[in-house]
Amino acid sequence: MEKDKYNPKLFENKWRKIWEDSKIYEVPNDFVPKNKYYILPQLPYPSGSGLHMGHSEVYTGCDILARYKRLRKFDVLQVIGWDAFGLPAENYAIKTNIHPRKNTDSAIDNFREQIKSLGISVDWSREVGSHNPDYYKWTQWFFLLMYKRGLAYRANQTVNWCPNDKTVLANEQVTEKGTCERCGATVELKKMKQWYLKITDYAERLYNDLDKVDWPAETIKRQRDWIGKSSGAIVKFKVLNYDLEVFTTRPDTLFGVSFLVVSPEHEVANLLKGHIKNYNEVENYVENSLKKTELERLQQKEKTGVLLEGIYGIHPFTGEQIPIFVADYVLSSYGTGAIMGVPAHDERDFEFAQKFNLLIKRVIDSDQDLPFEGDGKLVNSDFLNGLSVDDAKEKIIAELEKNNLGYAKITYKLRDWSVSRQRFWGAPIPIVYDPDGNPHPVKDDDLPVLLPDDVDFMPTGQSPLTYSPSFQDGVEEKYGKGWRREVDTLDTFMCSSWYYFRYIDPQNDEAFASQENLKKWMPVDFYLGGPEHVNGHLLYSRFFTKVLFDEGIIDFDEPFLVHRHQGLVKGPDGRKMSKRWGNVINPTDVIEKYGADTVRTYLMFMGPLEQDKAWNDRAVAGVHRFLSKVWNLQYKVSKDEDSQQNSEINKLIAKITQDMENMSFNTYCAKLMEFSNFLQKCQKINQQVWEEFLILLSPTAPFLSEELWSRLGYKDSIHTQKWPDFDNSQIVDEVIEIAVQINGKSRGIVQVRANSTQDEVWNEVLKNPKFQNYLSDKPQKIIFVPNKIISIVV
RNA sequence: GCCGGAGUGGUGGAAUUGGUAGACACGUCGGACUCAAAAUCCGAUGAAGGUUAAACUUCGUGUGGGUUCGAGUCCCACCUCCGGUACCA
Repeated sequence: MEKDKYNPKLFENKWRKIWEDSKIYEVPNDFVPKNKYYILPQLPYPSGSGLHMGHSEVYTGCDILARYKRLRKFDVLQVIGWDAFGLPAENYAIKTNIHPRKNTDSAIDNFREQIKSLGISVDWSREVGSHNPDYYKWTQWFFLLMYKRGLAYRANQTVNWCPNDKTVLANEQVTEKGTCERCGATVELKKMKQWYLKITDYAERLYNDLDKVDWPAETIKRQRDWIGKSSGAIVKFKVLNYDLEVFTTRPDTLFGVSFLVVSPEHEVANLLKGHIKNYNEVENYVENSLKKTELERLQQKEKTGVLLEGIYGIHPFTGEQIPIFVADYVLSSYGTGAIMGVPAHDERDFEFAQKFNLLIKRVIDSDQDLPFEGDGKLVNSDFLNGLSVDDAKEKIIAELEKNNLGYAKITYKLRDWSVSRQRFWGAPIPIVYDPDGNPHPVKDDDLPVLLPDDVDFMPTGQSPLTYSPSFQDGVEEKYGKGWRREVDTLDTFMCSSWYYFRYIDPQNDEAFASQENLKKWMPVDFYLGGPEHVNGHLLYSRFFTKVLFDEGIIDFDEPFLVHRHQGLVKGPDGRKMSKRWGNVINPTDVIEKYGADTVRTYLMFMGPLEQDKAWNDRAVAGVHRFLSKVWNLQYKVSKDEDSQQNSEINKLIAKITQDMENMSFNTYCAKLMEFSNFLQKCQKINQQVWEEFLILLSPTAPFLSEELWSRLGYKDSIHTQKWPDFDNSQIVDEVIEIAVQINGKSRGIVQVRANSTQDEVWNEVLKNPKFQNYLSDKPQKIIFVPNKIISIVV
């Protein structure tokens, strides 16, 4: 054979086509897996700028695992699709006046081509796009399922409004600075009639069931913080005939209450306005507060508020009259929108009490300054005196419940999910209104409610569908005179909350997926995605899954068993890749220069999958050099047996198998390099060793390994072979090195037979003159770890 | 402020969970090939000291202490950086 050089261009496209034509990565819809392994890379948004390095990292990571699991004879399902609805496509359409479907479809074509060129082994027959009617039919179906189960409702509530994108945003889409996650404009508050999903009904289960999944601990914690579970109590304070309910996590401090505060939105002031002497002043304050944006409220450092003169809350146990304030540091959206002020044991109440000169009464004994929020013995608290905080909580709740003055209560920070969007490029909400304006679900045969094409999608603040000439066609015939369709579209997070179910049965037009197929493949065994989705997509997906479980459609209630995050691939300058910094590395350019195998292997080699890492052009070249060396090794392959090579490859199999199971792909690559350095030094390479090495290499370098495999004369693909088992008996290590420590310091090594006894090693140490200097005294103690170390204390 | 995570050569990163710290790679230096350069190949490469050269010695995983025959790994205190979150009662 003539010795040619490694040139991936000569064979990568060839193999790509052969794999596609022979459908080796496809799984027929009726296939029944015995040993299923469902791998899910996160659903990409097909942006116009094409695949970036982050995508490449996700798909390569999943693909290495997929190829490994296939070689281990798992029935692997690996899939891809498109999160195709959404604002960027619509904004681009507005700019260019070209229909978003057109941009989106060409972006998808581009993505598909790029993913294929990376050699990602997905089953393309299962590709889905959320903007296709046969997909969003089922997004709408899910909405109706929620509606039927009482989980979708319409409410006139204050919503986050982006004045730039002219749409409502979910809480999850508003940054902590109070700006729009997409465009950065300052979000305004606006009252609108919106559709909501009652995710709060599932707060407790969403919180607890995180115990069931194998996710990064940090991710679980972040999601739990977002759900924000607090245990406490509702306490009722009588105000004339009105029961003012407050929520507190510290009912034990009830005897330290010196004031009550209600939020500006609270009903009590309005209900009892006849009794409030300074109602004008109160009304003024409330109006002013409501005018402020949430951001402005948060930014004000000083606490403000107004006393409701003339009314009092009656303390449930002491009967004292407690002053009531309205103040905007109390949020209407949490708890009951009213609190009891215990300035001695709460920092915020303390600040408020100081400003308004209110009584500060210590009820927890401690030598620390007030406000004191720690544990201690209760004092000045009647029947609670002497108890610890925890015991006092228990006791007071029992007393409250016994006397009907309050009750134990768990509260969550999680809010219901607002899903209405006043935009065009999304799935229409499948609701029709009767002439009185009451909502009704569309009839089953009305699905999908198609997104019309005749829309002027320029933003006006009204939903673009309002102006479609055809959107309301046929509605009156179907539902009756005066009936109209809902013109808002669904948040795109609804599309991505269930997509992993669709891959299972992508062509089904009777259901989003058949029960049979759901049983066969779900839940997802491995999900790789970004940490930015923790409090959005991941939470919503878990919610959807639990609703399906409650509906009896599936028999599991967590969609993603194992979940990991990929780290950020940063630019060579260490900054996040961005046009702004001019540090963007385009995967296609690197594939063009070095081939896909180099890009894949480099992305894995640069560091642990979950860690952020910076691109390094020189290191990429190093990976390419490694693959070239592997290429050249093929010319040394021979039939000659070699026991050392046998031994080494078996050690390699053992180590690499571990790395694969731990998803430690960087060390997997390093060990392949190490072994190729070893082969480099051999005169000849035993063919069986070479074949096993190629199989070990194939997950990260599918093209190169396939080409070299075929050059051995094989007609079937390397990717359908079996991962080699390691054979301990083949590992012959006649001589190994044992570290010698004397008085805790490493003083060198001795070479001994593997599995030597302590005496054998000790003799070897005594023979070596090098150690004699340190061993003039008699050893007091010898610690021996077989095959590792001998430690001598003199 | 609170809650997480992490600090290892010039750089990215390894260390079977307590057993020779720095695997693998980049960079750098030296050599081979070449008229020359690139590419490629071979060798060296934690720091300081030491010797003609070696041997060798000391220090070394953010800082300070501790446990242990032995600590990057375990314990205590602190520093720095990065994330998350923030009037959630």
